[in-house]
Amino acid sequence: MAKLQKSIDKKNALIKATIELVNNNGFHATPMSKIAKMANVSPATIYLYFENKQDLVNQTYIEVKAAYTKYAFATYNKNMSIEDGFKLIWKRIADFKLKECENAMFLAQCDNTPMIDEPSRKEGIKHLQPLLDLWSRGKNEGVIKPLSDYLLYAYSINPLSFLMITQKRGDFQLNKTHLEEAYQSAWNSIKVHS
Amino acid sequence: MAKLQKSIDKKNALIKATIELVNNNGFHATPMSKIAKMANVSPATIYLYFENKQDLVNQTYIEVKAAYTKYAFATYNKNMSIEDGFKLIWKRIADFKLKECENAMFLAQCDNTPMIDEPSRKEGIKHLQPLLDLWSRGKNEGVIKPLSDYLLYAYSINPLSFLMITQKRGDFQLNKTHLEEAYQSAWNSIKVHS
DNA sequence: TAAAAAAGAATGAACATTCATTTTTTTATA
DNA sequence: TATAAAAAAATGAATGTTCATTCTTTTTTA
Repeated sequence: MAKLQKSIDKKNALIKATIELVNNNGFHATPMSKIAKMANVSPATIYLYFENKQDLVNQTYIEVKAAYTKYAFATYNKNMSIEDGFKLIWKRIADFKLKECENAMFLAQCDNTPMIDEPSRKEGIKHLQPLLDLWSRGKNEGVIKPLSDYLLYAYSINPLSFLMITQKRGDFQLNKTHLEEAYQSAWNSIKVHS
Repeated sequence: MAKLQKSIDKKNALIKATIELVNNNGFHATPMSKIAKMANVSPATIYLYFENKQDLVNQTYIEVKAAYTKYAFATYNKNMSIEDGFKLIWKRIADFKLKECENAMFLAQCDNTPMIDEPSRKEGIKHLQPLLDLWSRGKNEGVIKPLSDYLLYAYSINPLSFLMITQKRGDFQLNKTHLEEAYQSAWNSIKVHS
């Protein structure tokens, strides 16, 4: 196997281990030694790929955030109508949060704690730009309510995070009907009613 | 001062310090020694009031959750109409999350991490019962959509958590109009449209 | 003056990070 | 192509620090 590929594999194994262990135990209760063990690597090796523990978790966050938004926007293009575009993105986000639950849980934990440093958090936010652009276009066309992006996000996207967590905890089992319902609620909250 | 009162004061000081330090640094980065210092107490004294660090954070969680729901339901009574009752509770929750931001941040962090142990989390959920009862009544009367409580919560209450966090981070400044708007969005998402 | 509460210092374990070696890979040479 | 020297990557063990918790002594309260 090529040298580069092997490096990438090792880095990915470390990132994967970090996600799983931090999800289950929290940042404070996952020692580097355990991350190393789960990735089949010596603790010292981690420091060939990452500066320190903080850097490891920052990079993991950015990596996962990038994968998340890549998935969310994969089939979207700017020529779609506002409604179609939003529906597509919303459903892809829902998909990701439910299928790639481990990753989504990790993001939720990062977004609600001081685990990640501020620059990395800022970096992560940038990835959401296409959705903000869609909203901006929608507002101009009078299709989307003229509200702050934060409000639009709170009404339409954020509820998915809560559902994902309850789902993961086994409190509640989401099905297709729920999801369709949730989408309608989201769209209804942000669209201009004619 | 009476002995009992003094004990309570000390315990409260410890809880307050825990909230502030955990909010700013996360559970993993707040040593008992710092909590003790902030509460003007010896580290050893913490162990007169709490079994260990986990117990301290569990109790803090339950305490804050209780204060939160006490505030939320303070002026509510079961004879109100569904709509009035919901409006009242929603607005009190919003109030709490924005005014008692430190406390709300702490709850958000607990609810999105494995910081708290499962029994304490379960204990915390119980406090929300009056809202669930209101919804149950509303569903019976055909005023509230016949959806799982988790969905109702996701649509109507959860967006407030996100807004509180962006507010706290200084990303976005909520005003009265936003709040009224947000309430309408919440009610619209859960009420039966006639 | 006895009991309870609190304190500060001590203890020992856990952990992030580094160090000295070893193993693997690459490069240069025949 | 085969071999050996050099470089790079990886390792396990060591280091020094931090921290939760406990122990012994002192202070406060009854």
